[in-house]
This record gives sequence, C-alpha cells and structure tokens, in this order.
Amino acid sequence: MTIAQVAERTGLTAHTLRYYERTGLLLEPPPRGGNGHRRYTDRDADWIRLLSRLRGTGMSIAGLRRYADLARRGEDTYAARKELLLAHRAEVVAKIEQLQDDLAHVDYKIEIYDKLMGER
Amino acid sequence: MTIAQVAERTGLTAHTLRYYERTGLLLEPPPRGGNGHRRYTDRDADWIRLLSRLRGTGMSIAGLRRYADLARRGEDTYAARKELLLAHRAEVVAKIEQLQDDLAHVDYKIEIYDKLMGER
DNA sequence: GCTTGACTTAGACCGCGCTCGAACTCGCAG
DNA sequence: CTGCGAGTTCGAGCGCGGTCTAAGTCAAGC
Repeated sequence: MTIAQVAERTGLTAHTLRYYERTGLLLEPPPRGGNGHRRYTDRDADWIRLLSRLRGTGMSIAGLRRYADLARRGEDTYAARKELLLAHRAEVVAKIEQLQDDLAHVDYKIEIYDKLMGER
Repeated sequence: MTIAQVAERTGLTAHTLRYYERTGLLLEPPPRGGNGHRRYTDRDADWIRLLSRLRGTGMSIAGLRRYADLARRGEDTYAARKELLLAHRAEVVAKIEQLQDDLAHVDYKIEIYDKLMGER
C-alpha cells in the first residue's frame, strides 16, 4: 500500500503521514520498496486510522505519542494502554456534555431572535 | 464591574478579555472609570459569556467577529444573526455526532484490551 | 512618603499541528 | 532520450488563539 492510498483511507494527507512518522506516532517506520517508497500494510493503516480517530476526539500529538510508546513496548502495557484510553474516553464524554450544554444556550439565543422577529 | 470580575465570571483571563476587545469582538469598548480602568456592565459580561460559549463549541475568532459585526449593526440583522447561529448549531451537532462515532471506536478498542487481558 | 496590588499599554512571543516548498530520484510510456 | 507522475528529504513557514513582558499609572493602607 502506498502513502497516497493510506492518505485516502485515513483522511490524512501524505504530508501529515510523514509528519506523524517523524514525530514517533507509528509503531515502526514502514519498510521501503526498491524505489525507496514507503510500503504500508493493512495493520499500519488500521493503526493510523485509530490515531486519526483519537486526534479527532481531541487527543494531543503528545498523547498519541505516549500511546504509541506504550504500544511499542508490547503486551506488558495492555493495562496501561487501556487506562490511557479510559482516561481519554472520560475527557471526550465530558467534552460532549459541555458541547451539549453550550448548544442549549445557543438554542436559547436562537429562540430569542425568533421572538424578537415575531416568529416570522 | 472590573476586568478581573468579568474574567472570573466568564472563565477567560484578563489578558484574553483585552485581546477580544482589541480584535473587535465586543459590541463596544467598555467605558473607563476615573482611574482609566475598564468598567463592564452585566450586559457586557453576558455578551462575553455568549462569546465564550460559542468559542467553546468551536466557532472561530473570525466567526465571532462576524457575529459581533452584525450585532453592532442593530435589529436589522436579527435574521442574519439567527442564520449564523443556526449554521453554527448544525456544525456543532455534526461535531457531536462525529465525537460519538469516534468514541464508539475507542470503546471497541478498550474492549479489545479487556479481552486480551482476560477480563481481569 | 512608601509599598502593595490592581489595573493600563504596545508589542513580542509561544505552542500546536500541520503545511508547504525546493530540490531530488525513480520507473514508466511515448 | 524525454517527459511525467509519484514518491523522497530537509527544513522553513504558517494560522490560530492566545499568553506574556516591560514599563507605567493610580488608589489605598501603613
């Protein structure tokens, strides 16, 4: 699998994929074909999709790196990795609740405009 | 009301409040007391709280500025302001859905660790 | 009169997460 | 042989949203 294909499958750009690799988010640098191009496996793509989702939920690059570092250390770190995800999960849940709360205030403000305009 | 009190009530810092003012997010610059200090009204604080909530839901500073510009133009812009908030509302709803979707994948990953560890 | 603390300004600086540009190498089609 | 397209590296640059510093002013309390 080429970098362009991984880009397509993960929603990240090739630039970003190289950046993630540089900054230590991959379990290991993908091996190169004879032409020097990166060759990704499906497992690589799955890992990157997970990274992308964690980013999407607001985990920082530093957080991703901590997770990747644990993953690289093998099965001894299952518990630690689970803890990391659970802690992050809690943050996401809190963020969703905050969003819903803020949204309610926005809705309230929208209603006010309705009333000011006489429900036109 | 002093800047420190507004900071406390909005969760923003005094620095940030001045920055928001500089960048045109306030309806009008708060008037100064005899000592040159800003004096905010409750309405100011309410406006800033709204800004803060919109920021919390991901509206950009540029978006806030558009909203403030409309608000400054008076009641002719009620409809435009409502539209702006509705558009933003839709983005927030989409974001919440995305978060919930990503969260489901994180949960799935957590379960996998449970299984790998034999449900300890 | 002096210190303390809350405020003021202008402008520099920062951390994050990309994002891009320049210059290069390959492999392949025409 | 000549493009062309897809990849490569290194390093610089950027947009966002603050965040902070330095130097100053003022009021109140000791």
